[in-house]
This record gives sequence, C-alpha cells and structure tokens, in this order.
Amino acid sequence: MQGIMKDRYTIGKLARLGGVNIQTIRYYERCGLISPPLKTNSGYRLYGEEELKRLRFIRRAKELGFTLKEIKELLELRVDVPAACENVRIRAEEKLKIIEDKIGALEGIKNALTALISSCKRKRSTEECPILTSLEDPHHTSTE
Amino acid sequence: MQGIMKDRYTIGKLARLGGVNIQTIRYYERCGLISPPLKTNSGYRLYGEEELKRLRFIRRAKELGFTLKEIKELLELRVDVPAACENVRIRAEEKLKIIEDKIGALEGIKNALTALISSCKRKRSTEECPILTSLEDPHHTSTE
DNA sequence: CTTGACCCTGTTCTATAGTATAAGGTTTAT
DNA sequence: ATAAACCTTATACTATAGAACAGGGTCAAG
Repeated sequence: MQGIMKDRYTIGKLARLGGVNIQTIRYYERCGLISPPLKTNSGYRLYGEEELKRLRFIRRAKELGFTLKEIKELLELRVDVPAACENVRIRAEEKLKIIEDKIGALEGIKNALTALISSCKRKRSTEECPILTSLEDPHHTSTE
Repeated sequence: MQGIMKDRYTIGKLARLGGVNIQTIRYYERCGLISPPLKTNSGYRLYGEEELKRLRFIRRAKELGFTLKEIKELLELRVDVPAACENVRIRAEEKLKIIEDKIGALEGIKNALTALISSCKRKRSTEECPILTSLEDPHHTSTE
C-alpha cells in the first residue's frame, strides 16, 4: 500500500482536514453526497483534493441552512452532457433565487443588529426589539 | 370569552397566520422562544401581533441555518436595562460577524451559480463543477 | 342541547443528521 | 512479532425539531 498513496488521504486524514467526524464521511457516502472512493485491496478508502473540497462545501452549505438533500442537488449542478444544459440552467436559476432570498433576509437581520449596536453605543435603551421589527418576511407583510 | 378577544388570536389562528403547526407553537413555548401568553379562564391561549412577528422571524431565521437555540439568543438581544447595554452590544457584534460571514458564503455560491448559468447559456459543457471550486472556505484555503 | 370545530395536557412517534459501539482486519513503529 | 493506531462493516444510539395521538374540556350554530 505505497504506490497508490500518492497525494491520497485515508478517511481519518480526510476527516481531520475537512473538520468532520470519520463516521460523517461514511454517512455522506451512504447518502450519495460523496461517491464511493478508490479503495486499497484491503478495503481502505482513499480520497483526493476533490473530496476535501466537497466536504468543506457541505459544511459551509449546512451552516447556510441547506439540508443534505438540497446540498446534493447543488453539487449535482454540473454540465456533463451538453444536452442537459437547459435542464441544469433552469435548476441553477431556481437555486439562485433561493440564495438571493437568503442574502436578502440576512441583510435584514444585519441591519437590525447594526441598529441595535449603534443604539447601544448611544446608551439608549429600546423598548421594542429591533430584531423583530426589522426582519419582516416580505411574503407575509407587504401582501395580504 | 368576548371582551378579552379584542385583536387576539387563538392558537389555531396564529398557527395559520404564521404558517406553522399548532404543536410547533406549543413546542416553541416549551423551549422559551415565545413566552406563555395570556389565557382565557378556560385555559385557551390568546396571542397578539408580537407573537405573529416572532413566529415569522423564527421561520425565516431557521431557513438561514440558525438553530432554535441561536434564534432564542437573537431574540433576547434587546436592551431592557440600560446597564446591560455593553453586554448586549458585545453579543450583537458577535452575531453580526456570523451573519456577515453567512452573507459572504452565500455570495460565493451565488457567483458560482451565475457563472454556471452563463456557461449554460453559451452552450458550453464544463468539466469542473463550478459550485465546488467557487465556494472555498476562507478558514481553510487561504491560511494553512 | 347537542354536534362540530375548537382548545387543553401529556405522551409517543418521526425525520434528519449524525455519533457510538461492537467485532474484527490492516499498517506502522519498536 | 507484537502493540498502537489505523481501517472495515453493521447495528444501535443520540439530539434537534417538530408532528401525531390519546383522552378530555370548551365554544358557536342550528
């Protein structure tokens, strides 16, 4: 088990580099988030840079409120067959909308926090909670 | 049960308006995300606009990847006692950092998706997955 | 004055996303 | 050559965030 090991990580090393647990990697493999890797003839999994990137992407995306299912869909957005282009574009545009929505909502919270911080600096106590009043869901407040 | 009902919602009505399940509201009460409301003498919960706002905020914040625990912390960021100002400001600044981070990460995905969409429009198939290569975690790629 | 649509508490069940453990094989370092 | 530190599969356990259900009380309409 030497020749194969060129720039390859065992599962433990990948876990350390990716900041996740070993079992989590195997779990992601079962869920189809990372494909079954190359294995040594004794059955050890061997990973490369690609898998490390995936792992870090998954971690980031989870922090942004995407489920593993949604993350899988994001990762599957690649144009392998030119014929599928249109299909991919449509799905990518759907995802883009969701992401722009999230950015907007976060900007709402950001503004509320900024206002709160500056009101703290002016040593003024606020009766109303600015967080609540600044993040109003556009789907429910402007319409209806 | 008429005099008290001025502009008040029963749990079922609040659930419908807030887009959540009745049990979820009771669950949030148990978790301390919404405080035990005014009750009729037969024990019915009565809510107002404040709770509706909270419910919608919670829903939004969950979509942004915050846990109920974190949402609780966000909602508790209000300056009730002027003395606690400094304390609140510090916590608010911590939250602000997290939120700015999330916005940055989402912008990374957004750029990747935009690139993917435009490459689809030019009818070009890409070998590399742009999603993977564009969202590199600043904590792990630039340093180390 | 009863029927359907509400509400109550309390307990149990579910999905998601892991985490741990058991029982055993492999690799590396001394 | 043997112990420590890896790895394997398979199964079971956990936390979070609810959803469902049981058994019963309440309210509004006919």
